[in-house]
Amino acid sequence: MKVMDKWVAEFFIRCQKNPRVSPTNLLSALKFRESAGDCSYLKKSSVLREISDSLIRGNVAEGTLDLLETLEKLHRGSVLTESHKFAYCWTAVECTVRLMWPLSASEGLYGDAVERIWTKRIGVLKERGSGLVSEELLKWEADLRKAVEDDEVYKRIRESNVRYSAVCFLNQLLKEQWAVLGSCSLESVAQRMLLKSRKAVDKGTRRLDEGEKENGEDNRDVHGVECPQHAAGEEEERTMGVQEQEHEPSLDEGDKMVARELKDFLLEIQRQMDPSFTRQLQEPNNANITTPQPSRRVNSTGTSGQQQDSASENRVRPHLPTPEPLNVSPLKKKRANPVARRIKKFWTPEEVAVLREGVKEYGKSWKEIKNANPEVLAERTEVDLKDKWRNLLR
DNA sequence: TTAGGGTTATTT
DNA sequence: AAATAACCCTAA
Repeated sequence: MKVMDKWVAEFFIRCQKNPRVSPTNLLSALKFRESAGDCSYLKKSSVLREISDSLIRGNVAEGTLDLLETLEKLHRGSVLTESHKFAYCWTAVECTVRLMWPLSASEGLYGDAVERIWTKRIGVLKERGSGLVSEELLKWEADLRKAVEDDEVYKRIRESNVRYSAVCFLNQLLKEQWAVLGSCSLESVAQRMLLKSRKAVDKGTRRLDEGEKENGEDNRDVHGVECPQHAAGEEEERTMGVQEQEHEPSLDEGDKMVARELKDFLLEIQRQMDPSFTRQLQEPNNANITTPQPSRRVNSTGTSGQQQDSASENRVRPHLPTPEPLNVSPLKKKRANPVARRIKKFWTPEEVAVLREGVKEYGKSWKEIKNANPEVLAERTEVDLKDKWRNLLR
């Protein structure tokens, strides 16, 4: 299963502000329903999201009970939290009590509800020894059954505000469960990137302030890749805060750093996907090999995403709105669909002058030239400098 | 990071 | 069609 699919699915499922994405549809479209094993966190997210959606709509119904039971199954074995039990209990009660609209138990659907929910549904739970059957639940069952016969008890229960308790417990459950899941994968990566880029920017400015003049080999250590969730989790809140406050100062430098990080990150993903792509290449019947040249060309077009539409994998991709096009494009290459390129921008006389000075001073150390003139050359990479110099020499 | 081969888009 | 400028990709 593709890592990227999971991450994106997770992101969309968790994004509460996107009413167009229904977790159920998304997961079944991606065929995640069957393979429970390796993506239970995805399913858990989806269930939590559905509970949350129905709460927002003011819906506490028997569908919520289904969700809570599914959630229990996803925990497989581990001990249920109190809030889970309470939420289930009070939701079940609410589902029954909402049918107490007539003045007497003998009228209306109350009796049916008790039968359906407490005899059948909860009966099944009892049979399989579910942890959801709490003492609280059993107490309520007794009361509700009594109410079928006894109009006094019926009236008393009818006037209590069960719904409020149910909503409170459900909210409590959601809060706890989301906390257990932690931040979602894409967010963690984004946070990690931000951290790294901030460190890099700090380092960069410090170097400039010192007006360094030694050899180019300073000890810049690159220890980023091997710090997954843990570090991100701890620094999370601080980073998010900083992200919002500090949007102006590091606009060009910082954003470019982040873009580069993102590029590395995408390359990493590409590497994960590569094996399957090369396997597909070996299959006969690939119409789009126009030039059967040896190694390089064939390989690169192969990895370039051409294969995405190959029917060899019959997985339906959901049609989600296309996000903003990325200017940095490691995944697409030569002949693939409209390649995302940076917008062509001519060199200003000032930039050229700075480049000329730089070459005079540092020689062909494009990196140093750029570091010496971060403002003027903010929009140029080292490679751009090299290319421009090549053009100037022609 | 850099050098060098290659592509894209625009102009001549 | 050739030339040019800016940009992209990859080996080392």
